Amino acid sequence: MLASTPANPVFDDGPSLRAVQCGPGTVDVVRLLAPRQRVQLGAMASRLRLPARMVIYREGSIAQWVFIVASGVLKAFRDLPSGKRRIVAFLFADDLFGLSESHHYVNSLQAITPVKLYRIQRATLMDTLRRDPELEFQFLCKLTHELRKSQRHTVIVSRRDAAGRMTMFLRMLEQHGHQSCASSIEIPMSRSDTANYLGLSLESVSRACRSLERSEIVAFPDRHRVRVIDRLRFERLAARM
Amino acid sequence: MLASTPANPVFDDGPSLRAVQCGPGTVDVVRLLAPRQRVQLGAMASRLRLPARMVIYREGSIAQWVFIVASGVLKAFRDLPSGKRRIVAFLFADDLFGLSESHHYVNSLQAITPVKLYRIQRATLMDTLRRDPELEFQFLCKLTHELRKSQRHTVIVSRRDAAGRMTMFLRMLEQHGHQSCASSIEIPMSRSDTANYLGLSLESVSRACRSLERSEIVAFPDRHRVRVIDRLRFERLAARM
DNA sequence: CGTACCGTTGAGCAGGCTCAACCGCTGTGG
DNA sequence: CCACAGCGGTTGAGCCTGCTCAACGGTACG
Repeated sequence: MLASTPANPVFDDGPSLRAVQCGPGTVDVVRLLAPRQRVQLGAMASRLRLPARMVIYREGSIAQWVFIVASGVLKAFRDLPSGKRRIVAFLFADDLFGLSESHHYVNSLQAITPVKLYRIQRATLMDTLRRDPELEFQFLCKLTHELRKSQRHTVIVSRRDAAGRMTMFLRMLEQHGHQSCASSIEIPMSRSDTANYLGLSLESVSRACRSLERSEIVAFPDRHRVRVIDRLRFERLAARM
Repeated sequence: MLASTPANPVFDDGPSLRAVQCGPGTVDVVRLLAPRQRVQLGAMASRLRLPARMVIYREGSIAQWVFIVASGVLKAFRDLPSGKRRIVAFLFADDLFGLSESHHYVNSLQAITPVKLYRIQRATLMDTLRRDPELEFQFLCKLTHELRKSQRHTVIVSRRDAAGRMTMFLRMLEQHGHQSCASSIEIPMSRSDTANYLGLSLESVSRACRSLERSEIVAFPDRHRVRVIDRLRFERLAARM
């Protein structure tokens, strides 16, 4: 399980949003909000600590709240008519969720690890945004960033080979930069969640991992951690499609 | 290039944005902008008429402009390291494109049919949005809408069967409601663009179409038009996954 | 120690990809 | 006017890989 940092100042400074800036600037992912804006949002947010597996809301229910992740990992998914489930996104610290369509949530949301969330009344946030264009602009940047991420996800899923999808996924997790550990990537979600996100069967993910391990491209110290052994081949595999 | 068509009122009223409203309201796709806002945006936009196949911009180039589609169809794509190409979105009237990441376009954009576009200086638009929260809010809604569409695209691509993907794609085109013709759906793009978007080979798309036709679920009067014959089975096929 | 859950491994099948030939339309040049 | 090339699309044969079904393994927890 993901360690929940007991002494976490993040939860007190108010929410933050991670994204690449829209305008000129670095290509890096940065925290968008100014201290003033964080305090402002923090003032209207309630803080929630929720255990792993808890369902935050279900698709189709009335969208009363908007959420910002302070820490932890969540999954956003849709249940398909067949009863199958598709994970459309994983959410990490400084991610935003709960933006609705015509007043209803479009995805279901569930915690994977224990999470800390900021929760803001939808109407309150909307009113605030309508009065504070600078703040609203930050949300615009964040949404643009999410759109890119979703498009990248589509590109991953449209690959044919399981190992290639898995490699791109690991690279995504790595770039998400829980830079706590330089040499090893943390995989907070289960194999079946991973399979679901990648549009593969659980068995294919398992086989792809073994295959990557056998060819000595990566090593799995344990099931929630991976270390890249052969960076060159790793990158080539992620790129070649 | 800059000629505005007297015969086309769309091009004179100023740009518009299609999306489902974020807040309470209908679940239908509506035109977001108020007449005042359309005029305002129209005042800072130049009008372009571009022929089919024209490349508007290439991925990676400096993002100087933001565009809104007045009419026509375009494709947004990325070139992958292998030289293959993935279409990440088709764009129709009242769609927005050119939002950048750190000042560079992330996709390439090309016209499929002849198009009419509104083109606005990026910096000008940003300044305007920062001063007009109501207008900015409309862009926020539009982006949320695009994010949903991208997630739906991912769900389509993650299906296994070609016929199912094709059916969902046709349903998408239908809902896009060129409601000009109730009984038949227009398919503006080529088979190979379709294949590209669906993550299938050109041959698979072709076979899927023939298969749908043979089972008398749809009929293809010509290559750019399809009529749903058996609505029930059509919807079942689109839903079953 | 048994149960449950998640993950691994194996056998066989199915559907999509590749390669290749062919068709029909369009535009071009003689 | 015809011959030709080129492009987009169709069809067929065979391969490849991921899915399904099923059994087994390992770890946490009562």
